[in-house]
Amino acid sequence: MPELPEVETTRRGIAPHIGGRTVTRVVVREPRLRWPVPRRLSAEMTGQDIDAVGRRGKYLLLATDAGTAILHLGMSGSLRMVAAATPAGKHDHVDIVLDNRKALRLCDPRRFGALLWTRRPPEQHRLLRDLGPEPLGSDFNGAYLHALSRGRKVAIKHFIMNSHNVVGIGNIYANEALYMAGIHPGRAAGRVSKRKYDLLVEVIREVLNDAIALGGTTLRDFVNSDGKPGYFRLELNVYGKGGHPCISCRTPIREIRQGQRASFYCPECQH
DNA sequence: CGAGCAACCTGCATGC
DNA sequence: TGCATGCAGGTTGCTC
Repeated sequence: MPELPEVETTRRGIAPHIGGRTVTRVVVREPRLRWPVPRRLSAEMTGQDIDAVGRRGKYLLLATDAGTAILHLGMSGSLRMVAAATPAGKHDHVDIVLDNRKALRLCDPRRFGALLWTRRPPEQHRLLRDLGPEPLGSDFNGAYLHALSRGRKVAIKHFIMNSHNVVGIGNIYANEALYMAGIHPGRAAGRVSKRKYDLLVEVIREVLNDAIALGGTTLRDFVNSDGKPGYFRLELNVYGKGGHPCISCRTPIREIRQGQRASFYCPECQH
């Protein structure tokens, strides 16, 4: 599912439709997600104006004066704007109904997503409290990653996918960024040079920004708030391309497992 | 600290 | 056609 570009695509898609509107009702059809949708969500949100649609890592934040809805799309979640009267499908968990007869509809077949509510500043919530910097922000840079990784034996791919170190980089973009930077995904994080970290940060920004510009990556079921897929899949160099020739040197892309996740890399270009 | 795995779920592709 | 298997964009939390 969604990594940062898909979540940001979703945020940009829904913000103009829900920002400034008033919630008239919240319909929870199926509260079972990663954690149950809180019973009090409807009472807390109804009547509130949505002041802002923010994002922290892969979490979407719907801010109101009374509190903030914290929304995560998990592996298979998507948000769409629908006419409030549109019949719900099988995996449509929640509708946040607005004062213009439209609704923000959360669909999540695999139920790895979440919809929570907090009255406190969301950055204090336990899910957000310990998150690392935003990859597109200025406090994410080569010096930061280099300093953080000294002495660490963990594989660089795990290191950049760990949200304590930096948020928003999932399996697709981790593979792509390491390919672009010429770093082997299994290399120990503590054995990557400052120069390579500078380059890695640069290509992470590039790949995320390019993916956002194309509406994210649709492998199977990601759709934006209009129900349309993202087109960054066409730009992928290594992810899902085991056996295909490297676009740079023609060596077949190798597929390995790191943990339980697939990694793809060029054995000639990445060290 | 780090490696590994189990958990939370459904859907789809593949192979027999 | 049916059934079993394995895999998928994420994250938490446990054990060793």
